[in-house]
Amino acid sequence: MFKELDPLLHSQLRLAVMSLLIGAEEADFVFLKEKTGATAGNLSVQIEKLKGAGYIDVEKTFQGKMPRTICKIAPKGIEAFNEYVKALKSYING
Amino acid sequence: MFKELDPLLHSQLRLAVMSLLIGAEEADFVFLKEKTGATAGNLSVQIEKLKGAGYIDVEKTFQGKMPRTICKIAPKGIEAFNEYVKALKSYING
DNA sequence: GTATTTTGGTTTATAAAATAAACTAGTTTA
DNA sequence: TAAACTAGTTTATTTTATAAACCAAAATAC
Repeated sequence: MFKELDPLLHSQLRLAVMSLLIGAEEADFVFLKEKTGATAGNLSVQIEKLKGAGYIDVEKTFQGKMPRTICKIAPKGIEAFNEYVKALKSYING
Repeated sequence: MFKELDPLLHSQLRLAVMSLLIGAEEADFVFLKEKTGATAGNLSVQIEKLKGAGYIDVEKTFQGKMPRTICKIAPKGIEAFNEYVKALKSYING
């Protein structure tokens, strides 16, 4: 009847981050912050969770002297996202 | 970019209840409990929230001697559900 | 008849999550 | 060299979801 909704993706901010990363393949912290409108603290926490689940890869680098955190979608993340979308459909179509 | 996801609907159990009520126009507590697999306590709380928001109407009746709680979708609930689905699409399609 | 289980819930307590506020460390600008 | 800004992290608070405990009535078993 109803499929389980992956709780890691069933969160507005994490879903937005995943959506951006699926589309972009690479995005930094500042970009994600601007596009999602999230606060830095909230974004930091949610990125950490997605990373912990293996849904994204996070690389901390420097751009000149400034720190730069780059996020990329991981294969496991793509899979989870697709599953999530499929599960959602069990709620919103018939 | 990303639309707000109505927090009242962005919950697995409440979404399942709404989905059932949209399809059925009327369902009782026991039916909703069976279809969603929720515990009675959780379902009771979530029904109360949907009712409080005006998304559903709840009528407590008796069937013979046994209590029976009947839920129906309200116009405001249909609207909110459609909005929610539209908002979701901003996350899952490009 | 009276004790036990079942039905149909509600209320209360606990665990987990989201979010914001406060903080850190370094950088640039004035 | 002080003030303000960048790019975050950590910690605390609020909200939510969920489960566990409870309640009242009815049905069943003894």
